[in-house]
Amino acid sequence: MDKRELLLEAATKLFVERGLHATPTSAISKEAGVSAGILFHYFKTKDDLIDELYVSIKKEYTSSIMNEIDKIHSDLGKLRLIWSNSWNWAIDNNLKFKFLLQLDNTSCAVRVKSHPEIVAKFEIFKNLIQSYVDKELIKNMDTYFIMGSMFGLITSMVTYLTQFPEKRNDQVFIEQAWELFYNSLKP
Amino acid sequence: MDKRELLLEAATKLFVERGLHATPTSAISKEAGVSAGILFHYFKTKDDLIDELYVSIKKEYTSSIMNEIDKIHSDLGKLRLIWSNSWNWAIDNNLKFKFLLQLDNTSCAVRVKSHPEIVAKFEIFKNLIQSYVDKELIKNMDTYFIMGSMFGLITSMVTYLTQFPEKRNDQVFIEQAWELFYNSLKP
DNA sequence: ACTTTTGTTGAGTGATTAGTCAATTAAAAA
DNA sequence: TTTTTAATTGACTAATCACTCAACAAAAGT
Repeated sequence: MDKRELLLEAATKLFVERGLHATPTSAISKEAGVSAGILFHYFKTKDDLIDELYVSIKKEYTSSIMNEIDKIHSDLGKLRLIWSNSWNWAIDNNLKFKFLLQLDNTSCAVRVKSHPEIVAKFEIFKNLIQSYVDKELIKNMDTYFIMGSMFGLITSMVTYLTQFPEKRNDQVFIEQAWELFYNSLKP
Repeated sequence: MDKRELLLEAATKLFVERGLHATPTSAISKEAGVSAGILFHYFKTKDDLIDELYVSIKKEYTSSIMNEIDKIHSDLGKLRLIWSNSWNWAIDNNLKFKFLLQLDNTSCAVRVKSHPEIVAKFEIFKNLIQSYVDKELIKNMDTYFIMGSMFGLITSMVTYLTQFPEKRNDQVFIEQAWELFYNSLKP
């Protein structure tokens, strides 16, 4: 298997378990089952590895959010799909999601918080939300505030579902959670 | 001034700016304007300092949430006061709040995530929310989910207000934000 | 077959770090 | 005042870390 990929996977796991700076590069290469030196063949420095990992995971997340969005035609249906795409990806990729959370709450570490591809995906999402505001499907407030609130609710739902995984298949719970989400946005 | 307090303050600032493990104890003592050795007179190890800092800040935060709650008599009024106490403290003590966020998203570092005094305050809050559920003032869902959602919305509001501080005095914005918050909880 | 490029190893290096300690000063107790 | 205790210093140490490098192995190119 690709050693570069093995290193990124090992790094994700250890960074989430131990924290960024508490994880030596030697631990990463050991976890990946490769030699210590090879890490610096694929990544110039440890910080470069962190940057690349962050960008690749964020790209994956922002892509998954819009997954199959074109198959739905109603506005409300699209909003609900975005909502469920978000928490489903975050639960299916819990380590990666925790890594994002960890870095987004840190002013340090990631020098590349805005990557063109990520910014582009973010803009698409922002425009969609804005169009919903214009159509009076959701509250008329600053788009950044709306998006932040959406992300806050989704994050807390993911945290909850990680703690109580059985609720994920509880249709009553999912429906109530959606209502909580949508009621907060409704004008 | 008390050197112990100076060290805790300096640590909060540097931990938020650089991250836990990227901050040497020598940087903390330098920032506090004291000698390197004295840190280990007040705190047995660096981890002990982190633990004590976390507990003291969390205690401060959980206390502030219930501030002046007895002066209000209506249930809805109390809920709104808790809401505004939360984000007001978080903005007035932004470094401390960011430190809490940083640690709560980390599985490592803090060995003392449940301190009796904190747990007690949390229980009081949990019981209050449960009583609101019973009175049908808010949605009938698992209290942990409700509380998580509340915290998620408050956190995103704090993040937003930190970025756009002028909105803090915008009564229209505050009212809309409260509506967003309460609408999500309403049955 | 031969040459060049690319991938891989692990021992080694200089810098940095958490924590110690003997010595000095300040404060409190007697 | 004298004695005892507590606070404070900064040089020191053993351990750890990010990163290098000379050597070797495997592919790829000719």
